[in-house]
Amino acid sequence: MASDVIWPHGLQHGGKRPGSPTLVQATYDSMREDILSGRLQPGTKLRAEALKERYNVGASTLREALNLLVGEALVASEGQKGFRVTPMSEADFRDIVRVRKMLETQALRESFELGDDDWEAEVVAAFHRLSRIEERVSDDPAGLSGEWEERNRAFHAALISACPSRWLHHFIGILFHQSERYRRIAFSQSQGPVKRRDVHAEHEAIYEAAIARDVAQACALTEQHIDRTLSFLSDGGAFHQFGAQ
Amino acid sequence: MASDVIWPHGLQHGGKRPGSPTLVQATYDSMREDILSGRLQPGTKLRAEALKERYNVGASTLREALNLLVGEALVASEGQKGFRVTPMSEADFRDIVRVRKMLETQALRESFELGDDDWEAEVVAAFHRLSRIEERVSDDPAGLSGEWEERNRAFHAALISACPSRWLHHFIGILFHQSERYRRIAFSQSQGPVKRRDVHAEHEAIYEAAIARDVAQACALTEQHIDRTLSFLSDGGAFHQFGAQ
DNA sequence: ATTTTACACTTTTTCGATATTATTCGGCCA
DNA sequence: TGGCCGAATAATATCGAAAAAGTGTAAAAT
Repeated sequence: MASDVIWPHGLQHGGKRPGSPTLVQATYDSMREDILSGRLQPGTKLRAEALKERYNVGASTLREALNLLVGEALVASEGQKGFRVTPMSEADFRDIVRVRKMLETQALRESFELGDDDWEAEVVAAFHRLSRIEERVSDDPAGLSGEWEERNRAFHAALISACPSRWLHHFIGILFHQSERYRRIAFSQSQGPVKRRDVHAEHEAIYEAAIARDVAQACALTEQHIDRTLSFLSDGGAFHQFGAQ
Repeated sequence: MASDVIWPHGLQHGGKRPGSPTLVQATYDSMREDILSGRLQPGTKLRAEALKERYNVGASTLREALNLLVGEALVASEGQKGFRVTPMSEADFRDIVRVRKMLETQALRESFELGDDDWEAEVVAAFHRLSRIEERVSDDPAGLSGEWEERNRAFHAALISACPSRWLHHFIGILFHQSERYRRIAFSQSQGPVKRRDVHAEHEAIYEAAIARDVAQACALTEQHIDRTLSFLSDGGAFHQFGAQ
């Protein structure tokens, strides 16, 4: 049956695939987390020997994981010259933001149109979970950020979960991870006091528009929400680091 | 530099990547062609031994190619139970068509806005090449179809080539290949006299709208063009084969 | 008759070694 | 000095075999 198809990337499930305790998968997951977090910096050459040791795997297992990451554009393969972490640039991020706005608002429209009571309940639950951690996140930003990432992802996933388009979910998932990389790397490397941004208020506004089924409002707010990540990083001067490679 | 990044999939270059005469690439290309053409049927289990022999490669080379295809969603990986050719379904194709229309019209808008004289010249050239083969294609449909595929792809690529969004190109490329699989498989397996469809007229109309820089018209025609593939396959009863697996 | 268990067999996954290709470095010549 | 060729070195790409996991069958037990 077609519904059994395993989709390579997506926003539904949080990283782990249904049944796949293979070494390749584990390596892929660790490596992706290392790239997203910036532990493996943009543009870094990925030498086989070093990575084999780092992840405790053999040569082909490693390369398989690498090739999976190529599909998500987190790693670039360069002919016979090995792999490297996909470089980042301001232009790339602007592009991601533009396309992401388009896809996510479309998914939102379809989701609002088709979402039933169960969908609404999911959204309520996801927003609740996110709110709870956003109350506490100012106390312990470092310790809770991993969990916040997850609940933030879950909230955005819930909003569009009633959209039936597999392909929209697929592409949105890819772009979401890309954005996450920019956000996390820029955030961790920004020095000095960071101008606070009331993300929770933005989430709340989107949430209320969702419950009211106000499509236009929800789309507008979502676009702002995505845009603000860009101007936030841009204003914070986070893009300087991407100049040289 | 960011512009040196190699994008895994896309509509620009026709299959072959810049400099990559690696075995993995060759295997990936052959295998993709086999899937697109239907020689490897949807849902088929991909057994390592058989494929090693078929493509004359070792186990890890094969798996690397397989993992690359997973990124394009032409192959699905199932836990520890191997790989299989991604199944097809009418619902999936409808989804592809919907999303493709959205992305391609957006790319068209951006391309029209930014395209200069060089872009126009490219479009003219690509249309000319396509027209020439479409004149001859009724004589020898089988022999020329490969070349037609290529020129058709090139024409559509030229239309949107002035759109600067890498990500749009990336996603459009994936969906284009997916559509191609549906079209080719449905077409090759449809029996009996096929209702002829004047594809050339559709291309010509789009071409003229492009030269006139009539965005609205070009988008509308492109949507029709993409839609017609769907209704063409649907009317031809080509979807029956996707019921059972 | 149905479920359970054990076993043999098939297929996938993983590893380490080898072959191939890039890169670096030093000497040579203009 | 500066550029170019070729050997030495380093890194990647590929292979084939060993290990792990899944699958099916048939006898034993309920």
